[in-house]
Amino acid sequence: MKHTYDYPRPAVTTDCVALRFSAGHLKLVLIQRAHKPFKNAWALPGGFLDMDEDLKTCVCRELEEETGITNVFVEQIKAYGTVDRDPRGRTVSVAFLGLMNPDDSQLDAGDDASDAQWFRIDQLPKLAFDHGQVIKDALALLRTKVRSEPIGFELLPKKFPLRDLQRLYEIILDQSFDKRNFRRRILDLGVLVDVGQVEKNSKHRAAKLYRFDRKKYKQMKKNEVAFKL
Amino acid sequence: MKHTYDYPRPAVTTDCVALRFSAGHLKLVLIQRAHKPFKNAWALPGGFLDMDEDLKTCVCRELEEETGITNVFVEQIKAYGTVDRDPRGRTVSVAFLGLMNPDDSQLDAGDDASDAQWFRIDQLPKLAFDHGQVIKDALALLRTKVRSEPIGFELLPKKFPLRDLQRLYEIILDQSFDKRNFRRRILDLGVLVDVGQVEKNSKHRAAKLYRFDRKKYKQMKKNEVAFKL
DNA sequence: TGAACAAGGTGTGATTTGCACACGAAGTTT
DNA sequence: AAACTTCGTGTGCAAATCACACCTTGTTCA
Repeated sequence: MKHTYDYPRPAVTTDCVALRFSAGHLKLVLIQRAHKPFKNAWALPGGFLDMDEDLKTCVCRELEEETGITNVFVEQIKAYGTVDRDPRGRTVSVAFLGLMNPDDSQLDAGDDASDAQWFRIDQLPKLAFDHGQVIKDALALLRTKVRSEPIGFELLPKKFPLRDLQRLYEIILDQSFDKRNFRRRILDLGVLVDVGQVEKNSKHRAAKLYRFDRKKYKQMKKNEVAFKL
Repeated sequence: MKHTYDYPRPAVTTDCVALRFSAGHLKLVLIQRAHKPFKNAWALPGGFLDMDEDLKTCVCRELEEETGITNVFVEQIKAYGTVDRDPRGRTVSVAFLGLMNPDDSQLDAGDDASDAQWFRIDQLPKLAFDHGQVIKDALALLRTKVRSEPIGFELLPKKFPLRDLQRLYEIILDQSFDKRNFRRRILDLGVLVDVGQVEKNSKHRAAKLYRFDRKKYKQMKKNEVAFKL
């Protein structure tokens, strides 16, 4: 069955820069291309928009179909639509940043049944299309947002020690923080609660676990108090 | 001539939130709809993406065609693609923020040959489609960007008194600043130069004129000095 | 022509915020 | 029990931010 229009239309796709914080590094899932343009290069997961789904729905569906990953926090980056971005024909792609929590450790060292693999963001392979630029923009967005919104927590398990939170921020922002100042600043925001447990299996003194309290955050916003790192 | 594809495709459009700073207010250009969906409501200028133009080219072209406005600084907001945003059929629209400088006072009190009109952003009429949300997002983007990048100057003439710059920031950010602190902060950034002239036609003591120096700004960025209001 | 008016332009001290910094406590290993 | 590793905590100094008032300049109008 064909679909016909009075004027030509570009294809609309979504792409996802899906990030995961693991072993002290930010990692990104990519898919190796098997076919013609950019054959063997690596590309962001993504695909065509269906007529009955929203952009967010589309990017989540494609991510699951291509990598098995579900349960991702997604946020739009922007649309990419230069004329020649795909040699096969005109496409406009809406890119999303996806953050997942390492609990569900779906596909870690590379589900080798699939052609999806995780790469450290500082060790990326050759990329297809304009995906290198998309990834740059995604990381820039992450850096900006993480300073003014509590999206860092999307990359951590529900319960986490402050050490991990600090390491995550250090990785994302590529700078180091003084431990005492970092802890004070984060705790003074008043959006973390001590869950009254400590980590298990630690080789040394066990750290207390905290969780992010979304209700306290909302209240904080209502009171016009800023989340500023 | 018809255009046929194997799978259905949404139409791709661009929309522009074109702002102008005039008489102490931010104003936005809108077009009154003459036809069916949202008849008589007001809509953002915009239209269909041609196959041989980039998104930015498209939004500038549509803005010129519908309002006569040229020479606009544009920056992408994001793509809007909910399934039911246009009752006539599936469309994905990429929205842009457009900032223009009041020198070229093209179409001020409403070029009445056209159906385009300027509205104060705090006095908007009934809006078509999801354009109310788009405008909200545009203003939020403007507020964010204006704090960390020198885009405010896009809304002023080349030469301007510091008073006008302060008023602009106060309007955009919806807060007032102490005159002395504001002037110190802006001048200490080192990106403004005194052009050695004063305003004409002022009813009282004439203010000195300044201009934004893009070269100094670039150098400032290179030296990793931040532009922070 | 000078008095009244309106807006322009300038500096200081008080408060707050940010930053650097070190050590005892807890738990594990040998 | 000694050695090791990581956890968790408070203070003082420097820098940045904020609040604040008056004289200057130019115009208008009596």
